[in-house]
Amino acid sequence: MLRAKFKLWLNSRHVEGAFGDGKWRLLKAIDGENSLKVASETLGISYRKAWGDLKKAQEALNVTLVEKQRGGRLGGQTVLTEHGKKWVKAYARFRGDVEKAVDKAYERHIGGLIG
Amino acid sequence: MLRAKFKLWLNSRHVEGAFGDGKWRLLKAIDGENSLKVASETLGISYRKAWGDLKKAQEALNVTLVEKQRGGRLGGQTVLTEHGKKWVKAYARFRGDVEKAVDKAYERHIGGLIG
DNA sequence: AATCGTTATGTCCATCCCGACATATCGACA
DNA sequence: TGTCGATATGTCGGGATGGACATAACGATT
Repeated sequence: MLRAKFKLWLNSRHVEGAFGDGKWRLLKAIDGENSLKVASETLGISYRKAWGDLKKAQEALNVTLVEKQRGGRLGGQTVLTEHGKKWVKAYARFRGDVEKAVDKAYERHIGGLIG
Repeated sequence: MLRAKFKLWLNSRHVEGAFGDGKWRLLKAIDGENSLKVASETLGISYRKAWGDLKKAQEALNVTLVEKQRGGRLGGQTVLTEHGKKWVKAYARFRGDVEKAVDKAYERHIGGLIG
């Protein structure tokens, strides 16, 4: 009947939305596909947006999350760096903890209001 | 350098954003002013939006949060009902718990990545 | 050196949300 | 019964965000 929802993200000094669920999902998809193009298709977002998000995250965090390569018979590829993999795992734990806390807090404080 | 941010809200069966930070702040302001108009001015939002938010919350939660009155020398007034006051308090605790959890999870999982 | 599929990037357009206006309505009180 | 200030609603325009297109650039492989 009522559900608690949340959005979670990180701001850097000058960038709103430096990292968040969308970019996290993007990195995960890239890790599985080794391709920015395929990753964007898997997620159902435009390549244009995926590319922009990736660029934004890297610039804002000042970390190289992926290794990009152009050319060749296969056209190119995009793979996660070690830093990128660390970010995926760290954010997953971060988000997981928050999600649990939201559910618990909901039960504790809101659930009683409507039961 | 990096800051964790979050948005929190409640969805009802058919309504996205039935209740959240904005509507919570609105109820708090109404409680202090006993006026929807003054509350909206205090918050720096349009009366139109405040009115719409209030209506949306009440319809979505199916709870009477405020008692509205029109007419009279003072024009009218809007005061919180007991249910409204309970919601303000409950959401405050809900939000407070989540905020603490976000900070803690950030320290635990993200802080180390950039220290 | 010609190819080919991916990465790289600019730009215009649809859409959603909010702010700004514009009015209508109400009704206790003087 | 007229007044007055707040509540009640419709609507239009502007800013932000993402999608749809369009096109350039790249370079390992053949």
